[in-house]
Amino acid sequence: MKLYPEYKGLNLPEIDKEVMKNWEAHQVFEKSVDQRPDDKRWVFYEGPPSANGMPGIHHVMSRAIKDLFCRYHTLKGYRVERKGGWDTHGLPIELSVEKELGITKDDIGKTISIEDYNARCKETVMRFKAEWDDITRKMGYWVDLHNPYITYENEYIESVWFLLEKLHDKGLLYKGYTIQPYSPAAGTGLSSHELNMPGAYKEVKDTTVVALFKVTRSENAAFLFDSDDEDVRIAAWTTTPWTLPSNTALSAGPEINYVKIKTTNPYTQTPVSVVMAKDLVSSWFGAKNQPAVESESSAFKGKELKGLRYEPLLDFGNPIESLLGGTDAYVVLTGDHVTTSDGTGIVHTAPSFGADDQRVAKANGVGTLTLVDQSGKFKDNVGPFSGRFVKDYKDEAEYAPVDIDIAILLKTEGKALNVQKYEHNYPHCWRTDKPVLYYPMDSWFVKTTAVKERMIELNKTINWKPAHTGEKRFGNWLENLQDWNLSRSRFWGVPLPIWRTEDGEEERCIGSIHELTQAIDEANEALGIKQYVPGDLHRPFIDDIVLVSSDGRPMKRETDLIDVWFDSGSMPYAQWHYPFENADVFKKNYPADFIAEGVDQTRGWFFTLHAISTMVFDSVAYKNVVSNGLVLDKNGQKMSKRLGNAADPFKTIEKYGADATRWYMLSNAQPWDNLKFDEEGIVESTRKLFSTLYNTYSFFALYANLDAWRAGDAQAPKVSDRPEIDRWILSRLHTLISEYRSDMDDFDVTTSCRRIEQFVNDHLSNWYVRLNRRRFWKGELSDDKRAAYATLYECLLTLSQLISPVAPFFSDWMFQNLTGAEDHHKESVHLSDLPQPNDSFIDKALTRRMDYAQQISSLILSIRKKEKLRVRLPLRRILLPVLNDQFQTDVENVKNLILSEVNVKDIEYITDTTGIVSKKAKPNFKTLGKRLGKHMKTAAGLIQGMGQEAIAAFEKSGSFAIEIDGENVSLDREDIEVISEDIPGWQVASEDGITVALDISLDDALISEGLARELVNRIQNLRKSSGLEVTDRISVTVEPVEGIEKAISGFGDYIKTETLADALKTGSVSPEHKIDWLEGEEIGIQLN
RNA sequence: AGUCUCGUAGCUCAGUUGGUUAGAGCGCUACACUGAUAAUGUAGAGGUCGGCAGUUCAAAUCUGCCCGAGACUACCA
Repeated sequence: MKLYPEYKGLNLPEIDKEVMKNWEAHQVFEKSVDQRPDDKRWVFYEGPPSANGMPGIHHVMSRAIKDLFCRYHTLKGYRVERKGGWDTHGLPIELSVEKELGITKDDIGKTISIEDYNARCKETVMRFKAEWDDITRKMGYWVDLHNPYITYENEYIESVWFLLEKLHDKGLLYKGYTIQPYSPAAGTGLSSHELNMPGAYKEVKDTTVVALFKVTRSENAAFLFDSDDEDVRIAAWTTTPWTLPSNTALSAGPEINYVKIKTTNPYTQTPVSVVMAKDLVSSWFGAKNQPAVESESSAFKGKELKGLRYEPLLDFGNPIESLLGGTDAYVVLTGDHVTTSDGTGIVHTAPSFGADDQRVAKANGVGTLTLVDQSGKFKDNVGPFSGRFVKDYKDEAEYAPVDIDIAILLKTEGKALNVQKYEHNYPHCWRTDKPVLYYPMDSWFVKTTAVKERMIELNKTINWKPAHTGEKRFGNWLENLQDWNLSRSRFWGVPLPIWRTEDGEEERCIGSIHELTQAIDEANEALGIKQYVPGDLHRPFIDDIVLVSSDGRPMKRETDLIDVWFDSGSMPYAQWHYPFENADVFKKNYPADFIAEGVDQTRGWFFTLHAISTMVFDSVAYKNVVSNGLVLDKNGQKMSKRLGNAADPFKTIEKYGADATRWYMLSNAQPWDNLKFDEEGIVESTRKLFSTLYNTYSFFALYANLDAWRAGDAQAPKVSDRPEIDRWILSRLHTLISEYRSDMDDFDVTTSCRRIEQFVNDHLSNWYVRLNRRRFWKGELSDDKRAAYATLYECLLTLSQLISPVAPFFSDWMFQNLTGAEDHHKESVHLSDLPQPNDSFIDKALTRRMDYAQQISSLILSIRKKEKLRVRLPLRRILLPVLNDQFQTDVENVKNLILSEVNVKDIEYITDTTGIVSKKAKPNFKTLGKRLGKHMKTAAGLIQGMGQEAIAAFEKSGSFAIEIDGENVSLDREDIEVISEDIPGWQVASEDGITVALDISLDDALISEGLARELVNRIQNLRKSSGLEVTDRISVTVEPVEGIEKAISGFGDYIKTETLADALKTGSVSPEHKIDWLEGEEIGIQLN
C-alpha cells in the first residue's frame, strides 16, 4: 500500500467535494470549535445577510475574509464560535411583496389585512435561503447555520425591546417633529442611512426660478425706495418651484453685501427694482438674454433687510400654520446658512419642506404652510395646482411638471426674473428611484448626539483596517453626527414598544414580555377588558393592545416600526436573547474581537453596533474591523444584473474551485481596495500556487512511496546535521512562519499570501526541489536521502497549515495526503495547531550565501547563453574576484551547488585583484549627501571618475581625499563602494557588484562528458515516452555517430547508472529509432 | 459642492525614514533546460512614476495647484 496517495492530475473542484464530504462526515467544523478551551476565546460577530436576494460574488469576498481570520485564530488555539444570522425585516422585503401582490402601501390594511401581508413578508424573506446555504458550503465558509439568530423571532424582538427601554430610561429616545426625507412613492420616511445608499443622489435637470417678492413700504424699508411708486422686489432662487406656494419667509445673510438694481422685467417689460447680493448681480444681469443693469444702488448689509415685509408670492388664502406657536409670515429673516456661492444670496424659505428653513422659522416665530399631502400631491386649496403631483410619483403617462406651470404663472404676473433648467444633485428614494421630498413628520429619535463625544473616544480604541476608514470616514461621520431617526411607518419590522395617552402626556416603554404581561393585566383590570400577550410580537397583533396610564386613561401604541439597522445593531445581545437568557454566554462573547463587512456598511452596521453599544453598555462592540472594498468587473465597472457583467459565484466556484477563487481575491489586491474581478487571475493563482504545490507534493509522494519513507522517520539526521541546502530551505520556511504570523495578526492577509507564493515558487520549487532532485531518486535510503525527505515533508506540511485559512479545501487535501499514514493523524488540517517559528533554524548568513549562489549561477548561465554553450557541456572553471574574505567563505560554502547547477568543474578565486580586475567606485549618497550637501554633485563626479590606480590606493589605505571649493575632504570606506566590473580578456558577466568570469576552453574529456550527458538525456526521454516505470531496467544500443565511441568508453558507467541500463553498446539501429541529436543531426538509439 | 482614498510597463500590483540604472508576476519575442512540469532558465521589447510648479545637493516618495477615477458626506435655496 502506498503511504502517500498519488494522482493523475490536479482537479480543484473535485478536491472541494471530497474534502467537504470529510468535513461533514466527521463534523470537523464543530470539532474545530469544541476542541479549543472555553476560556480562550476569539469572538466573531456575523453581520446578518438578507436571504431575499441571490448571493453575489462580492458576498464570497466578504465572507472569505470573515472565514479566514476565524480559521487562522482557530489554528492558533482560540475557540472561535461563529453563530450565523439572518436579517429578515425591512423595506426591501416589503416592497418586493407589494410588487408581487400588485398593491401599494395604501392597500395594506384595506384590500389585504396586515396579518396576511406580514405573513407574506415572513414567507418571502427566506426565499433564497437554500441558495445562501449552498454558497456557504461551497465556498467553504464555516458558520453555524444550525442555530442562527433570526431577527423576526419573538426572542430577538424582546431583546431589541430591552435595548429600547434602556435608551428610553436614559432619556435617549424622544418624539420630535422634524423635516425628514420622505418618499411619497414608498409612503415612508427615509433614514439618513437610506439616503446614503449608493446611487441615491442623482443628477437631475429641474426647472429653477428666480422669484421676485414685492417689498411692502414701511419705515425701515424706506431706504430701498427712491420714489413712492417704485416696484421693489427681493430676488430668491429656488430649484423646487413647487415649494413657492408654501413660502412664509425669506432669509438673507446678515453680513452679506446686497444692492438694488433698477432694470426691466424680461417677461413683462415693466420697470422693476431687484434686491440681491452684490457678488451675484453678474450671474443674472448683463449677459445675452439677461436684463440689463440700468442702475445699481450702493451696497448695504443683509441685517438691514431683517424684518422687512413682503407680499405673499402666490396667495391662495390659506391660514398660516403655527410652528412652535409662531404664526408670523412674509418677513425677511437672517441666517448663517445663507451664502453667495450660487442663487441670489436670498433664500426662499418654506419651513415645511426644508430643515434649515424650519430651524430659522422656528427661531423667529414664523409659521408654516404645508400645502402638499403625504402622497406627494398638492392639497385641494392651492388654486389651479390643487390635486396635482409635485413630481412624477405615479409614472403617469401624461404627467406635466407642475414646476413649469408655476414658473409660467410667475412670469405672466411679473414675479419672475429668470426661469431656466438647472442640473443638480438631488436625493432619490433608493427603492422607488423617485425624488425624495423633505416633509414635516412625527418621528421617534435616538439622541445619538448626546453620546457623540463618547462614541468618538471609543472609536479611537478600535483597530480599523484600513486605518483611514476608521479615522477619516467613520471619524468624520461621528464628528457630524445627527440624531438617529428611528421611526418607520411600515408594517414588517420590530414594533416600537411605546404606548402613549392620546394627548401624549404620559408614555410607557415596554422592555420585556414579562413587563408587557403585567401591563396588560393592569389594563385589563382598570379598563375592564380582556386581552392577552400576543403570540407574535409583530403588527397587527401588538397594535390591538391597550395599556393604562397612571390616572386610568387608555394608552395606545405608537404605530411606527423601528429602523431595521437597529435590528442588526442589536445582534450582540439579541442573538443570545440577552438579558432574558444566556447572560453568561453573552458576557463571554462581548465585545467582538473581529467583524468584517463591506465599506458600504460604515454608516450602516458598523455605526449601529457602535451606537447601541456605546449608549447601553458604554463599550465598543468590536475591537477589530476589516472593511473590504467593492468587487468590480475586470474593466473596473460596477457589476450589475442589468449590464450582464455580474460574475456568478456558483459558476465560478464550480469551474475553478473555492480555494483558487478565494486565493485570487485576497492575494491580488488588499481587500480594502476595490477588486477588478478577472477570471484570468484565478487561473494564474491556480497555476502559480496550487499547481506548483500539487507538483511538489506529487514529486515527494512518488519517491517517498518507492523508498517507503515515513514521516517522523527517527533515523533522519537532526536539522543541524543536514546539508546546507536543507538548512537553507528550513531557514526560509521558519522565517516565513514568523512573518506570516505577524502579518496575519495585523489582518494583512494579502502580504501573507504573496509571501507564501514567493516561498513556494522561488525557494521551494525552483530552487530547493530543482537542485535536489537526484537526492530523492538516486540510490538507497541513505541518511542524506532521509534528510531530504524530512526537509521537504516539513515544508509541505507546514505550507498546508499556512494556506489553510485562505484555501481550506486544498490545504486539507494535502494535509490528509501527507498525514493519512500516520498512526495518530488528525482528521483535518483545521484541527491542527499552527507551528511556532523555530528561531534556531533561522540563519541569515545562510540566506545570504544562498543568494550569492543564485546570483552567481544566474550570471554563469547568462555567459553560457551569450557564448552558445549548452549547459550539458561541462566547462573547466569559474573565476571569481574576491573583494573581501567573507564573500569567499560564503561562496565556498555553496560552491558545490553552483558547480552542479551550471555544470562547471571548479571555482578559482582571484584574491589579489589589482591589475587583473577592472573596478568601479560608487559614491554612497546616503552618507555623503548629508555631509556634503550641495557639493554632492561635484563629489559624485570625482568618485565616479576614479581611475584603477586611485581605486587600488583607496582599497589599500581606506581613504580618499578630494578637494571641494578649496577645502580638503577625506572620504573613507563607508563613503565609497568599490565593485568589480570587468576582467579584461575573459568572458564575464556582472551585476550588483559581483563579477564572474568563465573559462570556456574545451578539451576531449570535457567534450566526451558533454556527449555522455546528451546521451543520458536522450535515453531518459525515450524511457519516459515509451512508458517505462522509473525503476525498470533496460539495455541500450546506440548508433556510433561522431564522438560517441569516446563518450561511451570514457563515461559508460556513468551513463548506465543514470539510465538504469544493464548494458550499453554501439551498433546499427533501424531508422524508426532515429531521434534528434546535436545541431540538426540525428542519432539512432534503441532500448530493450 | 465638500471630505477621504487613489493614479507606477499592455494587464494586476510592489516600491521602507527622499539617495541616483524604478521592480515583480502575467502577457509578448527569441533561444535554452526538463526522469516532479499546464512548470523552469537566459535574453529582449515595453515607463517623461496622471500633469504643472515648488522645496532639496537629490523627488515615484514631501508641499501647492490642476486633470482623472472611486467611495463617502450633503435638502446651502
